[in-house]
Amino acid sequence: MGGLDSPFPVSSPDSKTRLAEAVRSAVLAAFPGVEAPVVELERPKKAEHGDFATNVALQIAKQVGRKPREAAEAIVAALGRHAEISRADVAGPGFINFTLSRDSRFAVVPEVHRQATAFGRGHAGGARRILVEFVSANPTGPLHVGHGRQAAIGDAISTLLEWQGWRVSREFYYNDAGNQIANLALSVQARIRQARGENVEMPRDGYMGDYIKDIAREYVSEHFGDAAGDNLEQIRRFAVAYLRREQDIDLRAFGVKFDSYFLESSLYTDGKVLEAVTLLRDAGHCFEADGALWLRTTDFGDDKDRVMRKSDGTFTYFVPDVAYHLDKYRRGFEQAVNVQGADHHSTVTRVRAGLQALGLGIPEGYPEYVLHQMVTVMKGGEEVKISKRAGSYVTVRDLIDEVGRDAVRYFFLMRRVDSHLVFDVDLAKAQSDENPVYYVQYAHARVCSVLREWGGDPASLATADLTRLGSPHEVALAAALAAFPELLSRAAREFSPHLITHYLHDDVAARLHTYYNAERFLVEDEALRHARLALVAATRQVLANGLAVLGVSAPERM
RNA sequence: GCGCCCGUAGCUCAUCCGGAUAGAGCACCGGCCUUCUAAGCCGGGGGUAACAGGUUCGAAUCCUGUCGGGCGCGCCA
Repeated sequence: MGGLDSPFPVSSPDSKTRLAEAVRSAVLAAFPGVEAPVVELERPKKAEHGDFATNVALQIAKQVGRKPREAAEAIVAALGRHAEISRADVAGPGFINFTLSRDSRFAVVPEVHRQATAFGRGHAGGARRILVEFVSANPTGPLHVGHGRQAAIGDAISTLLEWQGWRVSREFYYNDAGNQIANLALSVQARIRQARGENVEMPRDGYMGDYIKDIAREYVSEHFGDAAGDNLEQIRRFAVAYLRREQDIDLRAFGVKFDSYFLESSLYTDGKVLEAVTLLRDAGHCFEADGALWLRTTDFGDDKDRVMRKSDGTFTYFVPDVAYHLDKYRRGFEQAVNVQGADHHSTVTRVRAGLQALGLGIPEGYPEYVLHQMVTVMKGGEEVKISKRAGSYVTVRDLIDEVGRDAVRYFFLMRRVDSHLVFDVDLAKAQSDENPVYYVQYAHARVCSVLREWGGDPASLATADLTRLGSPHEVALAAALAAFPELLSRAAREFSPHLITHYLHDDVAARLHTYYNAERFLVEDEALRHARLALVAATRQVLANGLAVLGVSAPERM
């Protein structure tokens, strides 16, 4: 997983980049001829470390033969006066901590008001096209919780990329052509015959969930007659259509919309599988052995070669996979991201190897993979493993019905994708501060409530005079708002929506609640009131924007 | 056996492109509602970052090894 790079430099420099350039100049002035590193400015975790800090002195100390703190002093001296900096202190082993001027600290507030729902957007994508494939469930049963995690992650990553200026397409790939579908048809057929009173057994590895009986019942009522169980192909089409429709309803309940649905079967009917085989053959990486056709994927980093065409003449799933990704590339998506369960990690090397073997100049890291770990559902202190409807697993529908869409989305996004996720149903349902999603939504509703109580024109806050702000709570809140754009940029670059959940909870909502308890906003003093409302209204906007990226609603009252 | 992911407070987890005294929430103890939403806030105790080495001015973070857990190793998808 390499992440995405920006082809463009940052355009409109904000105070952070201006400061970084000034520091760089100071380094060069203090130490002529030094091989100056890139000046990284970070936002310190502790307020006493100022608004920005840099370790540049520590990095060059050895090179210039000075103690880090001395180098830092020299850089500070060379920096001179800077309009946006109220002070620059050398601290710790040699950090330089910058404290911004009051105006610079609160400049973010009118900026948020000005950009409103666009605050936090970037342009790293440069209008390039990217395809995000996720969920991609077989139409053989209801969506399970793993699909739910994938839906939440895929949708959030898509939105994040849109916010960074990518032209994103969300695609759902249906594996509707393999053995599992044949097995589905046989399972439904068996249920139809059982319903007719025939003594038939379910197929080995058949689908045992109750939904198969539902499909059989529907099928019989639509195709009434003695021959109802005989037309296997018709049953297959019916069952696939039925389950696709049902999955679609679940996804709609989850608020996820796809731009396109791609059927694996179309790769066969459109000749794309055969074409891929021909291309791979012509490229010279195939060989025949044991009655099968193989691809020498070991030439491209795989640990063993892979069968393309089995000895029975049919293709392994791997061939349509390669054909599918070739198709993505040809459709003009110069980047592609696949969100899948970690149990598919073995396909990564294989698919990329297949694409390389085509010799068409497709980039080596194409497509990108975001592999997420498993989901465990806990309720009443015990793991829940089954649902009646699906049989051997818990459905995403169960979760949505029980705790609501917002909580499901948020909970699926709280954890790093590569760590195991424990979904605590009782916690997700709790209407209390223990529940992170309510804590964040409540912060949003609280500001809305204050603004309602105030009753003034929110537009007037955009130009509020902020000179009365400056308390530690206010500085901390403004700093959190200012960090939002770079937070989104990083989350998009690293495909890590969980960063946003932690930011909204710890940095924004918590600071807002603290501020709320420390100060009254609707004070007599009009200038002070206006300034504070401008700050909390900007906070509301950032909460709303962050939640929007996550696909979680921002309620005006709770 | 091989490959990938994980191992941080009693619990659930952040931090991981190397930085300052490793942070939140829950649980536990003590405070705060005549005040804009107490669904909230403030304070307190609690850590050998699995373990052992290495690189570095500096390691939870990077590298190597060991141990423990998950997933995958098919002419299934």
